[in-house]
Order: sequence, then structure tokens, then C-alpha cells
Amino acid sequence: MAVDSEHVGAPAPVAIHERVLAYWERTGVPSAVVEGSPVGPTFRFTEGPPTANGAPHIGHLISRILKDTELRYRRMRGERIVSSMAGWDCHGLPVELEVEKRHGLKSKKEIEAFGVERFCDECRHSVLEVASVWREMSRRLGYWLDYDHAYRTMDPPFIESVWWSLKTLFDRGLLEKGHYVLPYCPRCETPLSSHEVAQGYHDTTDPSVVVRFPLEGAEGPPRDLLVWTTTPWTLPANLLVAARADLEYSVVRTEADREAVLASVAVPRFFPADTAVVERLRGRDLAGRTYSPPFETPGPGPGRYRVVLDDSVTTDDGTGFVHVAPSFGPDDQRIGAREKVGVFDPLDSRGAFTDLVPLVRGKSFKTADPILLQDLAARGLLFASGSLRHTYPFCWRCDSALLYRAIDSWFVRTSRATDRLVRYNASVHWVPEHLRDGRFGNFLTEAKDWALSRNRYWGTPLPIWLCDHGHATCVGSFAELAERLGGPLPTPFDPHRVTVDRLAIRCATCGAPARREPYTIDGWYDSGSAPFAQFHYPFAPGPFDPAGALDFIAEGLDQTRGWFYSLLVIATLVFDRPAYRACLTNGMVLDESGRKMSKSKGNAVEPLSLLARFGADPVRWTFLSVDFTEPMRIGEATVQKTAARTLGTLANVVAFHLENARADRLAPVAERPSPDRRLDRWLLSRLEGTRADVERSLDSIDLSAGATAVRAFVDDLSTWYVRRSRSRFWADVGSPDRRAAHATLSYVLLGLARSIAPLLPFTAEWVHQEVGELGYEDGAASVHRTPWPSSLAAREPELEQGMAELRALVEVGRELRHRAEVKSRIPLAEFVVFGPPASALSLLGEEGVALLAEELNVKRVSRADGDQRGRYPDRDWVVREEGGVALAALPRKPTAELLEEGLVREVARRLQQTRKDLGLRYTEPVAVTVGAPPALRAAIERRRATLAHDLLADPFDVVEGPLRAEEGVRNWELDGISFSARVVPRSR
RNA sequence: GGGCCCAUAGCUUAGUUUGGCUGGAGCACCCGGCUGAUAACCGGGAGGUCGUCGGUUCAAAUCCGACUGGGCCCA
Repeated sequence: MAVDSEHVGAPAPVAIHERVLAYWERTGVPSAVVEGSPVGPTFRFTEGPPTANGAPHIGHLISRILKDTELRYRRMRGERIVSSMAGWDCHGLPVELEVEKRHGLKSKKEIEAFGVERFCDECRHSVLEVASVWREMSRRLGYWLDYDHAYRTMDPPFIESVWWSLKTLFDRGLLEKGHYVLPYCPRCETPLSSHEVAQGYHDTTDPSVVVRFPLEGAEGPPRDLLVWTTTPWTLPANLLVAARADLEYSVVRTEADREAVLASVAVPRFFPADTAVVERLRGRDLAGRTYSPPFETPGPGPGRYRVVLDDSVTTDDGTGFVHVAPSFGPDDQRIGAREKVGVFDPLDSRGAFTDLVPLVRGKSFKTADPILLQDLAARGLLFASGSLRHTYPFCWRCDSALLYRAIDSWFVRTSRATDRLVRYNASVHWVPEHLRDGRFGNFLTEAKDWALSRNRYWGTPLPIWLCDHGHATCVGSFAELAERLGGPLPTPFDPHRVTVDRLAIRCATCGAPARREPYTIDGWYDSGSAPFAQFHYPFAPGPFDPAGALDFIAEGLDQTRGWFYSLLVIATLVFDRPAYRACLTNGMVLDESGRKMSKSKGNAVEPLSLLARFGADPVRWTFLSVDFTEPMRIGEATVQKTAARTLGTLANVVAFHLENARADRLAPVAERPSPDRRLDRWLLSRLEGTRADVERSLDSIDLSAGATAVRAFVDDLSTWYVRRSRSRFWADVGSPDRRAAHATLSYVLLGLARSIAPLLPFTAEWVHQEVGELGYEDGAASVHRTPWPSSLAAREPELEQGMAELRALVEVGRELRHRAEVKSRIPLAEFVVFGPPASALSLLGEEGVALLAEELNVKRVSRADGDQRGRYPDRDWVVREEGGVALAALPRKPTAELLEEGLVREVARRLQQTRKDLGLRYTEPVAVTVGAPPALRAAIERRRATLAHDLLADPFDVVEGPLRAEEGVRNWELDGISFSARVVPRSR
């Protein structure tokens, strides 16, 4: 039968992937282990819920790989994962936007015409659809969570928990209403929080104009204040001009009978060098002077249109005068409030001008710019006009230009807890570490109040009702709502806007009827509540511990202002403790040429196609092999290359082992062997070192260190242990050395499988099943149900050191052979090792000498002292020297006898190859006839007994000259000598 | 304008915390070898101003400063 001698070969990674995935799913492995040990120590974790508004992209793979790796390790350690629930972030603008697109809705008006109830239903369904795509990706990636009991931020129990926490904040005076300038999206018609704005800055071109503000009541020629702005649309809302008290201003002549005022340092920016300065004065000299505003607006209040002083005025750019529109800027609002001039906001909720500014009535703020400028120019008020390229905030979801405007909003008063936020953050183990005091820490010290309310539909409703006396009532549970309502809630109760907006309750302060504040809350508050709200805390019993911070979270770096922040704020303000102990972040995934991936550029790599093409482990290994804390360049070619290396090599070693073990019917060895051979002990020691490295790496969530250790071990295993042990694997099956080699390799592969199970779950399972001969039958026998090994073998550092030195000697020997131009197949008489490196030989003893001799194909390894260099003249020896000291020497030429031996060995290999080509078993006897020229024939004859034995050849005939060409005869040429042979199986 | 991070061979990277032997490795490339792991394995070669400049030091990829390029964040 030819089958036995066919190579098993290593299956492609994707085939391994499919086989293992099918086994897990058939036998229910993931659900059996996902929670870890029910009785083990708690490992607190929360899945950062992806916003279910679109299909996952490749950037979503990396954080899942990191999370899964750590969780697998914790499970093997016997810990209990609290919680292993998957989660979906269901609320918020992203979801609404998706539904708006689907139904072609362009504004809140259209949503209301569409029907808010129907709109919210659509949002709900959209979320459920998208979640199934994510679940499929996770399944193929092997990201094991409890998807059947996923938490959803839109579920009533989740919302009730969020309400509970909001009430807690409210009772502590940390949730308040205010009227402040906030970033505002005119398309979404809602304010955004600063961390949302942070996600949407990009470059844009705006007008850059200088406008004349004519001063009133002065003698002499008319004087204009020159005011610089990049937002002409705010000019109709102008109420004041700010100057700085101590700043020097110059009055310059612009035309024959007209003068302009601006900061002296700004004069060269706008006027030629020879411009005459009429007068110099200080900002304070101008205070109180009135001017005529650029646009007439109805009902000017008292105190408007005058010059005021403020330190926020800078001269870095502009003219030293700042136009103040209190409704459209934080500084403006502050100055306006101080000067008690009120506000004037001529924009409607969609950012379009109202009747208050007839000139641009109905125009959105941005499109009004040119019209306003044209009008100013016509009236001679436009002094200079240009454009400016700068960064400007845009809506992170719909990409509309934002505007800053004063608006009613509810705030979480994070600014009152800055010191605690900073302190709790200081205890976090950040990876990379610099985030703690760097980007994240800086953000905390500057933290502003969190603008929580959103003027939207699909979100957790803000549970606050107001009565006509202005008392606010915050409702912290459904039961409390029913109580204040004075009757039962509708059943089933869905606590979203459509329902709760209709519920009028009694004010908690005065008992008067109260109406709900018509807001939803920032979706980031929902996800930040996930650690407790997923358990319906405090309404239902569960494993959530209010005093316990999460042990581990991992997400992309973009979450610093998002989830990492909202988790910390809520944990600090509600539970007065840190939110998490360790936070692992990853950078952005770029394409192979370093560009951002985007669907529009067409360079995006689909996670599912990547997984389908390569399987999960090559993808996982790729991400673990790069520096994932920085931006990564990843594409199909990267995965192919990275994966082929370690995974391909390991698969080959396993295939090699299986082939030998099966041929000899040797059972796998799972008990720790205690071999005599140093090579075996060396491998066991290296295995234990690798196991310990992976353990250290996963304990300290420094995942790539583990991957580096595994890569190095697989390399050693393949390129040294297996290579150096090959002949042992085809020794007689009864021999102790054959047994020892088998025991060592099978034990090492099984131990390796357990050690890499967290990093390479599919490959580990494959090795575990194949080498362990488990047959993918029993789910309980999965490698992922084995405990993490605390020790696999004895560590022998000196042995490892000695082996490293020995391998360095091999390299020296190879180099010498290369220089002597003697091929490896020709044996040489001697390899001489001088001086200190010989310590490798003493550490490894006779075995080391034998290894060296075998690897270098020399008959003898000898040792010499350095001063014996003279015994090895350059005429006969090639010598490796370093710094004038001899290291090793090799004869320049083989003896005639050794040359002949090499040649015959070559013949033997050709004949063995022929056996293999014929598909013969190693044990099948053959009849061989060799035809060779006289010299070679004589050489073969001298060694015929050995050859016949090795080839299982009987009869073994050697004749002179080439054989006649007939069936089964093959011809070869060896260094100019040709010979032919015929090999025939005896059984045929 | 401010803050944080990154920079080692064509590519992916080890080494940087704690300064010290000729800065390791893999892929790709060239040459050669091996042939019961074969889309594997082994050797040799070529390829590094360790981003640039300066400083500290007996000694700097490593520590300090500035700069350049890239990324992220803030205003």
C-alpha cells in the first residue's frame, strides 16, 4: 500500500480553522467555558459595547483579539469572568442617523412627520439586525462571550439602572441644568459633549475678514475699530467689542478723511510700513466708547454696542479687537453675562436665520456668510477680506459643521470631582503606560462639565420632570415613577420617549403637575453604566460589587474620550472608586501603505473576508506580532507573511511528529518525561521558559511579549530540535532513544498547545486534538478546558546557555566549510575547537561533541589550546580567528576515503529517493541493480553490506557501465560521474 | 498655538525601563547546500549614519536637549 508512505503534510491554516470551529460548535465548547470557573476568584471585565449602527471593520478585530487572549488565560487560570456578557450600545445619534438614511429623513421635522414612535421602532430593529453581523464576526474570530445573554442599553432593566445612577447624581447635586455655550450640530439639532466634538476636528477653509465698526461721538474724521473674524455669520448677533486694557493701539489714516484703530503690533499685518500713525493709546482709553453695529437688529438693549475690556483678547492674529456675540462663544457668553447685555440669538434650531435678520432670513449660518459680506462691502464696512485654512469641529457622525451656541442643557458636574478623577486614574495600569499621565491624565485635569442632555429621540430619556415653579424631580426607578404618577405604568412598560413624554407626574417638592424635560441622554453615559446596568443593579441580585473596579478592559485608543472617560466619571461620582484597574489600548489599523482605511477609498479590508481567507489564528497572530499600541499597517499580504512563519513552521513540526508517531503506532505521552539526552532536556527547559514568558506577559497584559517568546520557541523547536533529532525518529521503534525522542516531542507539543491556547486558540486546539489523538469528539477534552500549566518542566539555564554556544560553534564550522569549499555531504576528518568556546562542549559532554560532529559531518571533534595554533598550518587547514585568537579549524580537503564515502552516501540517497518515488513503505524489501563506472563501482562494492542493509535491498547487484534503458531504470550524474540503477519491489 | 506618542535593514521586529562584548532575528533578495517536514529545512552573502544635530559619559540605539518626519489628542 502506497498510502502509508505518503506524507500527511501540514494542513492549511484555514483548514485547521474550519475543522476546529466545527468541533467547538458541535460539542458546545464555547458556552461551556465562557464564564470561567463558577467557583474561582473573580476577574471583573466588561465588554465595551460596540455601537450597533454598521458592520464591523478591521479596527474592531484588534481589540477583540486582545480581550479574548486575556480572558482565555484567566479562564485557564480557573478564574470566574464577571461578566462574560456580550453587549450592544443601542442608543444615540449613530443609530438614529442610520435609520434617517434608510428612510431619507433629513431633519427633526421630517422625523416627527414620520412619527417618533415608528422612528424609535426602526432604530430598535436596526440595532438587532446589525448585532447579528457582529456576532458572526466574533464567532469566526473565536471571540468567546455570552452572546445569548448580551446586555442591550435599550432594554428597560438597563435603562432603569441608568436612571438609578442619574438619581444618585441628582441627589448629590451633581446633575444640574444650565444655559451655556456648547458645540451644537445644526443637522442633528442637538448639542454635543466635548468628547464627542473631539472626534470630529478637521481642516476647512473659512472666510477671514476685517470689518469696520465705526466709533460714535468722536470729533474729527470718522474712526473705525478694525475687527477680525472668521465667522461673519455671528456679526448680526454682535453686542460688544472687547479690547485689552494694557494693550497699545494705534490710530492710522486709511483714507483722506478716515481713520482706523487697531493694536499697534497688528499694524504691519494690514498696512504698508510707511503708514502714518496719528495717535497711540491704550485699550483702557477706549473702554465705554460706543460704535454702530455692523447690522441693525431689533430692540438693542441697554449697554450694548460699546467697547469693553477683557484679558482673553490676544494679538497672535487679528487686530486686537474681538467682536462679542454672547450667544455664540464661551468667552463671548462670559463677557456678555458680566456686562449684563443679555443674549441675542437670531438662529433657529436648524442653524438658519429667523425673521430677526431679514437680510438672510431662512439661510443657514454658513450660507449666510457671503450675503452678509456682500452687504458689508456695499456699505463700505468691509476693510479686508480673505480666507483661512484651519481646523474646525464637525459633527462626529453626520459631518456637519458645528457651531458654538448658548443652549439649555443638563450637565453632570464633573468639574467638581476633578481631584478624585485624577486620583482614581492614577491607580490605573495603563498600557501603554504614558496614557495615564499623558493624554488621558491631561484631559482629566482640564475636564469640563459633561453636557449630558440631547435634543433627540432614540436614547435613554432623561428622568427629570419640571413643574411650573421650576422644581426638578428626578425619578430613580420605575416603581418611583408609578408612585409619582399615582397609578400603574403602562404594560408592557417601555421607558423610551414616546411613553414617558406622556406621563405627567406630581412634583416631589410641591406636588404640582410636572412635565418631563424632553431630552435623551448622551449614549456614552449608557455604555459607561454597563458594568452595573448589565446586571440591573441595584434592582436585581447579581454579581456586581459596587466596591469592585473592573480588573481589565481593552479597547481602541479612540475610547480615551469616550468609554474610558464615561466609565471613570460614573465610577467616581456614583461609586467613589476607580472604574478599572488595567486598561489596554490599541492604535488605529491602517492599510499596507500607511493610509487610513475607508470604504470610499476602497482600501478597507473586510474582517469577514480576512477571516474566511486565512482563518482566525493567522489574523490573531498578525495583530499580536506588531506593535498594536501604535498605528499598524495591516493587509492581506501582512497576514499571509506573518502567519506563514510561526504557524506554518509549527504545523510542519506537528505533521512531522504525527507521521512518525502514526507509522510506529506510538501513543502520545502526556506525562512529564525525564530523558537522559541533553537535547531533550534542553527542549523541555526551553518549553518551560516559553510557558513562563507567556504567563508573565498575560499577567502583566503585555501581550506581544508572549507572542515574541512563542515565535522564538517554535523556531528553536523546528530548526534545532527536530532537525538535530530527525534520525532518532526513524530509529528502531523499540529503542530507548526512539522512545525518548517521541516522548519528548509529543509532551512538548501538548505542553505548547496549552501554553499558546490563549494566543492561538485554533492552532492550540488542533495540536491538542491531533497530537493527543482525541479525534475532535469530546467537548470536555478541548484544550480550552484544561487548566493553565503552572510548570511544564525543569528549567536548566546552564544547559540553554551551553546549547546557544554550541550553535554558535556550528555556525563557525559552516563558515569554515564554506571557505574550504567542501560540501556538507563530504565528511571531513576533524573539527578543532580552540580555547574558551569549548565550554559548550563541557556543558553538553559527549552528546555535545556528537551533535557538533553530526551537524558538521566530521568524523571527530577535538579540542586544542590556543597556543597550539601552529599545529594547524593554513596550507592544510582553514582557521577561524577573532582578534588574533584561533576559535576553530577544519581541514581544507577530505581524504580520498572520506571523499569516496561521501560519494557512496550520495548514491544511497538517490536510491532512497527512488524508493520514496515508488511509494514504498520504509519496511518493504526491494531488488536493486546499480550500473556505475569502475571507480564508483569499486567504492560501492566496498560498502555493499551497509548499503544493502540501509536500502533493504536483496539482491543488491552492482555492475559496470550504465544499465540499458528499460522500464524502472533511472540515471543520475554526481559531480561528473554518471550512474544508473533499477529498483524493483520484491513483492511485485 | 498647546499636549502625548512613535522613528532600528526594502518589510515585520528584538534590544531602550537599569548606558558596556562585533545592534540580534524572520520575510524578501543573491549564492550555495540538503532531500523519509518538501508551497519545508540548512549555510553563506549583501543590506543598518539605530530619523537629524548637539550634549552628558571612559563608553549612547539606550540618558538629556533641540530639530525633522509621522500619528493621535486638545484649543
